[in-house]
Amino acid sequence: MGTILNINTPRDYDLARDVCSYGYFLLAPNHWDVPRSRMLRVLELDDGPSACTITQLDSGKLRARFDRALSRTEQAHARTQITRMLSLDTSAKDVRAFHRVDPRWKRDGRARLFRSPTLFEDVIKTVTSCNVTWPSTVHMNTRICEVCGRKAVSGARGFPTPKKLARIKPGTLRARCRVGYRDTRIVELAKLFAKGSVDVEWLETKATDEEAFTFLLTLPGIGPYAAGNIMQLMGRYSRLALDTESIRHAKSVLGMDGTDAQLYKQLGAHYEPFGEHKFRAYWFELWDFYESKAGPAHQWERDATASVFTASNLNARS
DNA sequence: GGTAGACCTGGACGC
DNA sequence: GCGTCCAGGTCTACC
Repeated sequence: MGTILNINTPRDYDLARDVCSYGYFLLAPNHWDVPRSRMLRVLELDDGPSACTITQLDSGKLRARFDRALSRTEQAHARTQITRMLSLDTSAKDVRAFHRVDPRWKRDGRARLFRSPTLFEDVIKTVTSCNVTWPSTVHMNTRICEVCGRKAVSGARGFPTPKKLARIKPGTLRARCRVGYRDTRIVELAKLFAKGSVDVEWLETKATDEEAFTFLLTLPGIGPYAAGNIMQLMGRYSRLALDTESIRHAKSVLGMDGTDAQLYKQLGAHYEPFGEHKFRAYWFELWDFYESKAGPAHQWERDATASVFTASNLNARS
């Protein structure tokens, strides 16, 4: 019989809203079960992978059901991973602070962003989102899990650990996961995480934003956009992660004009008043636009939605 | 410091 | 079915 964990949540927590708040919820091994409003994925734990189903009870608490019995230590690790993934550590106080700066999202309560159970997975997912259209990012993550992820009792596969990815040959990643030239960078990143060269605790909780950003730029495959994105995935919202989507947003929604370089400057100035919350102010604007085109995010099916989120499609549809 | 070009994949398009 | 073009962020060489 599998373990069941009951997890306390901040009072304002809404599983559907807060899972379907960032595109990574559409990437393997994550699966949002639209009809049943529940989150499924495999977590990597001490004694191996375990498939987990997370639902929200009427009381607001979460219930995580695993496909096998977990030891006490594994239960603690599972709680830690779920807390990170669902941003349960974003307190109601932090939410209020954000809404004071940007009251547009107070009514529906948006403030938390979905992320991965581990920083490593977020870093690799970010690399797979660079210089590629969204459908390819979806495909790469599916293949990485299928080829490199371990199988849980249920048969579902998880995201590979740093140790596992560090042992994969770049050529295998390229040929079987279709990651292209990112192959070597992904393996190098995995090796850095596996041997402890990336101090996750320091990065996530101790470093200043400037120190964290500067360090991220030293990692292979991580440039200004990727570093900015990883910053927000660590709960550091003082920077923007600007890419071609930002350019489209600047032109079509904010009515800005100019070269890309000029637009980046204008975007920086536009979101400056939001201070340490500026990424969320920017992101929820973008997300709101996506939902205006594709309907509420908690109703998005991964495969059906993948092709919608490309700059060309959104330009054509805006 | 700024710029140009290579790096890959998948989708769109023309033939 | 095949070939060509394009989108996408990072890295390196060069000025």
